[in-house]
Amino acid sequence: MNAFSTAATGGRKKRGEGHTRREEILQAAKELFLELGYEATTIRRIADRVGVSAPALYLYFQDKEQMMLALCDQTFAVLIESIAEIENTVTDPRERIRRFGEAYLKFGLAHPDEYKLIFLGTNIPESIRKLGHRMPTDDPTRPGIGGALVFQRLVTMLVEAKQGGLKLNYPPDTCAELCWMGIHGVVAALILKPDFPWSNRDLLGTGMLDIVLNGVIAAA
Amino acid sequence: MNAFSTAATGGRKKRGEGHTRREEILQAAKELFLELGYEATTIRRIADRVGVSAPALYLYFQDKEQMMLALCDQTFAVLIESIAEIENTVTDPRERIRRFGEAYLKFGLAHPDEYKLIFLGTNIPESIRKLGHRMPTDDPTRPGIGGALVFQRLVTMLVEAKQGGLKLNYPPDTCAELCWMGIHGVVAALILKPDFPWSNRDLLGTGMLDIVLNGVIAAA
DNA sequence: GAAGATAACTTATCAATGGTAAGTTAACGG
DNA sequence: CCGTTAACTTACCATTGATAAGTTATCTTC
Repeated sequence: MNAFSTAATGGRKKRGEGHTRREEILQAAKELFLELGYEATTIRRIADRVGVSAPALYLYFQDKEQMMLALCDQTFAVLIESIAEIENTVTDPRERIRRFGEAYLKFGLAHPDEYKLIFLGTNIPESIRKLGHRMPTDDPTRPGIGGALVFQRLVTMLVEAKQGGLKLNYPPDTCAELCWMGIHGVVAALILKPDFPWSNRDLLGTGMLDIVLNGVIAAA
Repeated sequence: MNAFSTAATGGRKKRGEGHTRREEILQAAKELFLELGYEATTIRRIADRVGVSAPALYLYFQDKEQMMLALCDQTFAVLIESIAEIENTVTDPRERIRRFGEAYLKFGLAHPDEYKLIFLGTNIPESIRKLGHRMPTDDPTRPGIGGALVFQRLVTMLVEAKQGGLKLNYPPDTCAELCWMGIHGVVAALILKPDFPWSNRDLLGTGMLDIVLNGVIAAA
């Protein structure tokens, strides 16, 4: 532990305690990814913050990418949980979808970096870029599956809405895709262009929710 | 010119002919950016294809980024032109906006890499990431301004639509932002997740256009 | 047509990156 | 005490974007 390392955690771990080192690495990586972004966060920087040598990280992660994947899963679990709560407490199908959109918006704006990496990554490794649309039949224990799970919930909501008697203007999966694309468009824009003088951020969120709901669900 | 270099262009340029080398570099860079993406395209690869040494590129461009900027401008000029044609030939305001959206969609899907770099870049240098939302008052000769110019046209269309008597559900700039976000959401999704089993790509485009137009312009 | 000036280049080199190979140290079980 | 092995380190590699400094060919001027 030297005085210049932000979170150095002392010397060598005892036998069997390697997993605590792994968590220290994840914590440091998370901080740095959020501070600097994926590319600017180097293996050496993470290692410095943890207080170990750079190659030590490879004892716990296959590569830099796997660190990010583990972190994304942690974060998306929060969103998945809040969606589950909506499903358990809100019965009206239209209101469910709206609440989903609100939760999604809130999540995206609260976790812009994880959102970027899962849903907006363009110059990051292929295996990360594909996470957002991985099929729900994929192994759910595989890291980075969160994005696809979230989308799958929306599809289910639309299917159930139709079964519940709502009239949809498009097939349920198309409706889900359109809803997601609209909301995603708002999140993506606000995240990617934070300095743009948006007319009214709140109105963009609620407005888009109104627009896609009205566009997808036929008037009663 | 050696037989292994795809587009090597012979020896040293004569005095005053440096600009032709610059164009050769741009051409090679364009090919490689499209083949490999921004990150995977290295200075050395570009130089190899042109048939010069790597540092020679720095005679014509400040850095790798400036090459991409020059290319983005070239491409966006095509979209700007097609929008200008719509403005000149389509008078009905609602139809204008729809045609704008169609042109925008078509452009995005036809030039996914340029689109990614201007509107979706996340791990590319800051100066590129900001291009999409640069203010229209910025110097339009500055490289990479295309994205902002396009958006500005949409705002103008909405303002004129309101002046023309159409009733808008939100302020014109908010309407423009919502329209753009919806369409952008479709383009971004189709570009970023090309392998996802989208229900119906054409329907997503036309559907989103219907949805945002209906959502933004009040029924007659 | 020789002499400079300089545009157009090259070679050599830099620090930083992600990642690997191979060795070292410390903790535990017997 | 001793061997095994988890937990690490040092040394290194190829590749990256970029720079410094030198070289060569072409044009202008006398």
